[in-house]
Amino acid sequence: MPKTEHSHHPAFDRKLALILRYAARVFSEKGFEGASVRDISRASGVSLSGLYYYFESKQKLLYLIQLYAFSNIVRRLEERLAAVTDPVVRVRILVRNHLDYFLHHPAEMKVLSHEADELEGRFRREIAEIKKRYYSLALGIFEDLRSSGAVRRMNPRVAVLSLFGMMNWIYTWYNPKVDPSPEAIADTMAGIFLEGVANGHRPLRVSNGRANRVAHSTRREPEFAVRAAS
Amino acid sequence: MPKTEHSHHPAFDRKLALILRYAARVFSEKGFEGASVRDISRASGVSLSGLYYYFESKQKLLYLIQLYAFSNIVRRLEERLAAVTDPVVRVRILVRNHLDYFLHHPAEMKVLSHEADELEGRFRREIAEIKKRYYSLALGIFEDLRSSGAVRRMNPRVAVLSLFGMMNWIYTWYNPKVDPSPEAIADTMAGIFLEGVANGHRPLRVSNGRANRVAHSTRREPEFAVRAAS
DNA sequence: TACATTTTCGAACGAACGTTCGACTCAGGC
DNA sequence: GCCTGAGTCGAACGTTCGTTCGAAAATGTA
Repeated sequence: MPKTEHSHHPAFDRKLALILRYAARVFSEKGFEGASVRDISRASGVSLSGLYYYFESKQKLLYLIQLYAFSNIVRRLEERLAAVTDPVVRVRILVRNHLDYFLHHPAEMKVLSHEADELEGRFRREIAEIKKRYYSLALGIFEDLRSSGAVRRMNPRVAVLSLFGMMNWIYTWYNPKVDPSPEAIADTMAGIFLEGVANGHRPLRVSNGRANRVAHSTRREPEFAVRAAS
Repeated sequence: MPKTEHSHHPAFDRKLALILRYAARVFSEKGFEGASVRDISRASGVSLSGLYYYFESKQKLLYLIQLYAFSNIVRRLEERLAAVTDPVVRVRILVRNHLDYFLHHPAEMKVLSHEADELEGRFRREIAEIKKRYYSLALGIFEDLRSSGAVRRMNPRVAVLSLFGMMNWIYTWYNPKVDPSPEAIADTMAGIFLEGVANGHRPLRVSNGRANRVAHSTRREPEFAVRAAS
């Protein structure tokens, strides 16, 4: 019984993950509507009808790609935030985590950013829920930053969505041959955002030192290692 | 002789402009690939084959939408910049102009931001050229700002593209029922960017617009004189 | 009126689309 | 040897796609 939700042989899951990687690449190159299942067949080497043994529709394929990518980003972020309370550092971790994943998974990044509106029905609702959780997490961090007295008067929704705009738009221009490293870009964007929302009453480039000794240095957090996909 | 490049009866141009508006709306709702010419036929009330009297291909339709929208944005910007030399004010004008057009033309905004990669061949090259001119203009303003000594060390490409990210990503979240006015959002984003790139050695909060030194005769040839739609 | 030009559209074209179906191969367990 | 289920695929289904074409309608000109 294939195509059910859980409990396949490991070989099944492994091949599905392989297909998802090829599909993400095809979707990122031709767009979800512009890419055909035949394109994915050609790219993955699996026959057209053979693909449907692993997923039941093109929509589900997109759903799975977005689900896995989003889940990875949110899970990693929550892990990295667990030990940090300083809102300034938490913002830096958010930006770093986001761009770290994006720039090391360019195909998934583009599918997440560019094909966010293609899902329908249940698939759409589930992805929207994860996305909202992610946004709320970021908004909470920003509100903490504001509570600490370091942010000037501004609409928090506009501020946080501006930050996401900076980070997500990168799929349209990032070129590893020309642009700085993911870490450097993350530092630049986090700097623009943090200084950009600051009220100038206290320095924001340094942790404001609450009951929190983690990551007292603003510059080099321990390197965020990226594991292989899946 | 229809469908040639120039010199039609005014009625032809008027109806083409009408079709372009309906097409922009359809493209913004279903995406370029996801929308069919039959959808545009239904939305505009013109028969399927009747549409092809006004444009020769679906690609050309997208090209015309992007060309007119981009030309308008760049032309308006150059007009508004002509009398201003202060780099800080010039940045504010850039942001205001961009968001002003975007938020008052939501369909065209989404087509510009989301369907930038769908054109091919000559169409693609021509739009890319306008876009590059727009980006270079923004980069020039940023370099002026930097020359004035107000910007801290950072990669100018990353900075300017971060600003465009803030502005362009808005098509994914802007809701006129919930969000502030276009002008307020523009001020917030310009503020985040200007404070965000500042080095803190001098105040960047400058009175808006007027009472500015004029000069700097950057003459503008009206090569992109496109009629204002809407 | 009669003619020429501009504008419209129904019908159809071939191509490509997502998906299905039944037959096939190939293991591993009896 | 035979059975079962997982995995694979060629062929085809019905639908929709962008585009074309010739003829009809509408409009302008004398």
